[in-house]
Amino acid sequence: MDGEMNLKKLAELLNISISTVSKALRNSPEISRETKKRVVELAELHNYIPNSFAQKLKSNKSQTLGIIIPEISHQFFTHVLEGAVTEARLNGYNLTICISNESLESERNIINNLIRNHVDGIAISLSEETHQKNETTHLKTLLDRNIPLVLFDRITSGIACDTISINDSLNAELAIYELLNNDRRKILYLSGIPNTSVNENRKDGYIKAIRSRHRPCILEVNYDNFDEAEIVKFIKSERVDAILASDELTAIQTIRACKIQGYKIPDELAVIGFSVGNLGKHYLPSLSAIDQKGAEQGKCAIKLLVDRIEKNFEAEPLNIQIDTKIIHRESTLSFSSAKKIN
Amino acid sequence: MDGEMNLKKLAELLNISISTVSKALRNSPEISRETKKRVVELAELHNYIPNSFAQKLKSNKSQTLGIIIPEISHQFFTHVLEGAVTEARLNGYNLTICISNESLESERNIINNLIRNHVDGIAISLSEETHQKNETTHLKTLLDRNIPLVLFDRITSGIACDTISINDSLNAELAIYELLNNDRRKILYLSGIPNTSVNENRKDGYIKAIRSRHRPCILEVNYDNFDEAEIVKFIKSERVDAILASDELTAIQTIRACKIQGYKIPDELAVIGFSVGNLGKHYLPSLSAIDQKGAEQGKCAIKLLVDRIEKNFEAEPLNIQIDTKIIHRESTLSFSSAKKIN
DNA sequence: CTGAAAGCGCTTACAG
DNA sequence: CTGAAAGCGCTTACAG
Repeated sequence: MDGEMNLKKLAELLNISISTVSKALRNSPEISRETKKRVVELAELHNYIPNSFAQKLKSNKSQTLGIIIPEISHQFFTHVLEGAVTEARLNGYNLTICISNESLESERNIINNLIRNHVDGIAISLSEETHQKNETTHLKTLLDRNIPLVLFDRITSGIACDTISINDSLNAELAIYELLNNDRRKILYLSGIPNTSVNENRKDGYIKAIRSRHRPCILEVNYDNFDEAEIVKFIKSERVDAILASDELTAIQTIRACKIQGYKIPDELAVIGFSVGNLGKHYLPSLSAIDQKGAEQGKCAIKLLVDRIEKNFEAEPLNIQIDTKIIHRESTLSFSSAKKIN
Repeated sequence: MDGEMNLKKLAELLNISISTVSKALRNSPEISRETKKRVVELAELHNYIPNSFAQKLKSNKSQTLGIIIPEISHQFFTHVLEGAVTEARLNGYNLTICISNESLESERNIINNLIRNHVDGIAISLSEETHQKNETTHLKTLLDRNIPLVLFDRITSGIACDTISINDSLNAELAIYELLNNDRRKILYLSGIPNTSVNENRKDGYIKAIRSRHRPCILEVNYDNFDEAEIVKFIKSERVDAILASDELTAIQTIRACKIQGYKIPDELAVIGFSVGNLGKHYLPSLSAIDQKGAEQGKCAIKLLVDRIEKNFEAEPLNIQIDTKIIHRESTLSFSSAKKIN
């Protein structure tokens, strides 16, 4: 007997009906112990695996969730995936991982594909391009189809769905207060991720804190290409003595460039960055950083989806903010609250 | 009209047959221009998306490949994914990304799930547990079912399928010769990834090179918990003056620990690690490293699968080794061939 | 150019 | 306890 094994072939081999085989394999109470045994044994012998397309066509349920991240090279997003994968499995769902590469078109294609595959829900962190163009129609399609949608980290208020984030603005603010209280006078906000909601929020927090103490705002955006020489020159000329960086890589690249130019860190220049990854953790000096709670965001996103699917389909959108804090490490070590590196 | 749109409903609305609608949407030459136009317009109006389960049930083709990585926190594997995602799209395949978390059982479940979903081929880098237990029956299942299988990076010879890797042994050897030629006398091989094929190969290359010059082998394995104090003590007591590390994290953690103890790097201690990621790239000193060619491995794995599927189903297994080289950076900067940091 | 019909492999309400 | 039949939404060989 060649080709894939299926219920029909099993039924023929056993001389019973397809219905009985199907029920036996699903351990239905209708079927006799005896028959079940025969069926299961033959199925195992032939390594029978049910055709999921047929099953899903019948049930019209995929028991699958989709998660879309804008890129995979930031460790934050791998943390998100770890949390999401685990939580999905715990809840008995498959998880389809997709990467938009910061492209709106790609985001659209992925969403269409997920719809085509009847995912039960989608979690997404928006691409830069989507933010920039402030586009949401591809997301609204999901709501029209009653497919639960959760935005995480890079979110937008342009659509009525659940969101998950940390309080970027507040945490930026708190970071600045710490730096100010440590007598830092000229604090730079350095951004490596323009065109994202999180960057705007972090910048807002920075500005709020700086203004509240009547200090000068110093903002600098470095787009895709980090220019060491330029940044150091800027830091020197502005007599910057502390930096809040929008992301880990920008923070580390800046520390590196400054160290090479002889800056003592944190003595002459204190640095705090957003996001805790290996880069900052293992640097010398290790980077004080605001934990973006990647795993928690991923976990929470999946949990919310499952909740919508299984319970509160119609409830009001939730906007969840995950608690976080600054991890004090060596790049602000002179500070009172500095702790042992971890 | 509520619920999902489908061919039947479209046909009713248009007062034509389901067959005609189906053919019109697939742009069949059988159908008149006029009819096609009507059908397509109505379909778009209703945001009709065909049910892929039904399509796949008919065709029994998923046009989907699966890729299984053991973990997502090593940047090497995210590079693999980037290459694989791009190559899959180029070839018109979907790609299902799965993470085994170094667990054999998880690997088994993932493979069963992929079979159930009729993937056309699978690329996998084996989990530590799979290596340790030297288990291959779950892989053989795939061959039994004529599902193309490609192993990459963490491979095994225990199964007759295509493999992709870099020449770990040779590259370790070359790294050691460079260190020896630079007058390093006591070279340590430090491993943070026991129980993998790549570690064995790297160690073999190390041993071969060391022995060929009649030097003493110094091997040290640090399992999951890197113990700074212990490693530094070991390096001191053995008067180690160069290190080949099995992976980037181990290399960086060691550099960090030694720097804190006052070691001048590379003058007193030269370090080369396997794998090029952000960690090594942005460190001070930046890490000289052997490029594992993640993106190329991912790309090549997908290409091989597509080839098998579309052409050489029956050809002999291929064992491809991707060319690579040492990227010279600051942690071996005194070397002749040292180049500007990149 | 259009349509009726069979069939992909499953599940399940219903009959016996 | 077992089985015949309908149906999930599509595609396609065949008839007209």
